[in-house]
Amino acid sequence: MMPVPLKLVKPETLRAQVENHLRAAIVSGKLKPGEKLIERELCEMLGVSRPSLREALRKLEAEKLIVIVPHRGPEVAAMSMKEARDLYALRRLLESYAAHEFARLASDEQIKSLGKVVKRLREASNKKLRSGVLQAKADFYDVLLTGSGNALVSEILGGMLSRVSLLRATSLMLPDRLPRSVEEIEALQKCIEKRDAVGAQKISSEHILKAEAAALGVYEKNLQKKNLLNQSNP
Amino acid sequence: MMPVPLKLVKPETLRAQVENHLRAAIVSGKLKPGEKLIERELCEMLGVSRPSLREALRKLEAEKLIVIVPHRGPEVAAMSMKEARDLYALRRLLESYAAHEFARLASDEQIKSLGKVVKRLREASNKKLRSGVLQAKADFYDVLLTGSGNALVSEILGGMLSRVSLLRATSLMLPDRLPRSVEEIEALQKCIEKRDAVGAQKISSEHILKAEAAALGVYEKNLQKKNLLNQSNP
DNA sequence: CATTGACTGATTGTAAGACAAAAAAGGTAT
DNA sequence: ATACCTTTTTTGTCTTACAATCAGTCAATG
Repeated sequence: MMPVPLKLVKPETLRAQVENHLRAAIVSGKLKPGEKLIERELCEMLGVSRPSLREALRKLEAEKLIVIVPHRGPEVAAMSMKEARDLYALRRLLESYAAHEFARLASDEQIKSLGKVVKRLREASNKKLRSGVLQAKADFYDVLLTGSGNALVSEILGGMLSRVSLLRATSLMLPDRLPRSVEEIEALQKCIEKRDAVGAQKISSEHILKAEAAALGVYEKNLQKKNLLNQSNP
Repeated sequence: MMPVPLKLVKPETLRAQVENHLRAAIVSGKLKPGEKLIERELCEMLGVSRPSLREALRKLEAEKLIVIVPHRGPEVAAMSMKEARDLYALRRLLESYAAHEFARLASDEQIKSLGKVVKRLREASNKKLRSGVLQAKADFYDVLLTGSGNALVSEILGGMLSRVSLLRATSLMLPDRLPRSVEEIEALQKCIEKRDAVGAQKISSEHILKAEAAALGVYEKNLQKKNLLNQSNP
């Protein structure tokens, strides 16, 4: 008999909710990189006690979404150009590996799922639906990572993608980059359909390289702008 | 276990000391995989309060060195065969990348350092000095990761190596595997000396593949033995 | 005899209050 | 304006407390 997961969904522990809430706020940009966080304020805001909050902060610190300097408190992580480049280099390595493994051992259904998601991505892109693009992109990664068969890689890559959002300059958010990005993803999907693992790895790697060039170009300008502002408005 | 109060040193925060102490205990095997940890006991043992301890536990949980099931408490992480294989697959990918990058952009001094460390490893291996081998191996990784130029990769790979020690069956700890392992590392070092990045990547990748085969073979037997014991002695 | 079910004790989850220590902020004197 | 000192804020840590949940026990039931 199939195990039927009863919907006894017990509410998560409080600290897990706090953790998720803060993570979402950081990834979505409601809390901005470099912003200082104050424990007392967060406690009042979320209606939880300091121990619960602090435990959640430790988890986010381990994920590198926030930085905690002893005696100075937590702030939302900000990335230097070097860190951003390192992040993309690693992402390229892992994501192209995931593509390789997906092409090699995903089930036929998983490959079909990928096709559907890519189609949705294309449609959202044509309609210039920002939210639709982001959702389709998230789903794309979900299918890809699940089907790649290495839970560890999925997990680390997932964490890295959340940090990529700290850049606030993803290739899929740059209007003139989006169409080409979607084309590349379609090419990747076709390659996977043919079970061409090596080809998929190569396309994925090149795709991320291009995305990096586009994203980091914008990010560098943002950083410079911010530095100028900080000099005049400290 | 005997109480080990740690209160004297103050460069780090207390929770960081707790974290390091526990991490060392897990990595060194003083705390064994699957062992249940009880907050109160750990507090008394280390002489710290529950909040400090719990914050440290969250960090270790994020590192996957312990697992915390809500309302059941923390225990030292134990790895399934699948997880172990995933771990080695990822390690192979990252470590061979690090070798590639080291060969490509390490400074001449860093390459010299690597040569010295490998020499020490060879000597310790010849003398069958277990502690010397482990120390040289740790230093080897330190030089390699630092010189590879990607701090993110270093960090993630470092975390993975600490999890590899959860297996308690590293290739360098298997007597009949050690000599060959050292030879492979020497070959890698020579390749790096010649600045042959692609060759270094290949050797490193193959080296880890062999180490994996040796280590996981032993680990599988250990797992089966443990399962048998658990069936008779619940 | 095995299964069920309720009870008890242990352990974790969460809160609140307190205080020392460090950092940040602000003001004063040079 | 700079350097120094005081005040205020914020974090680091401990203590105590209690509710929620889990694990093991043991009797009742079929």
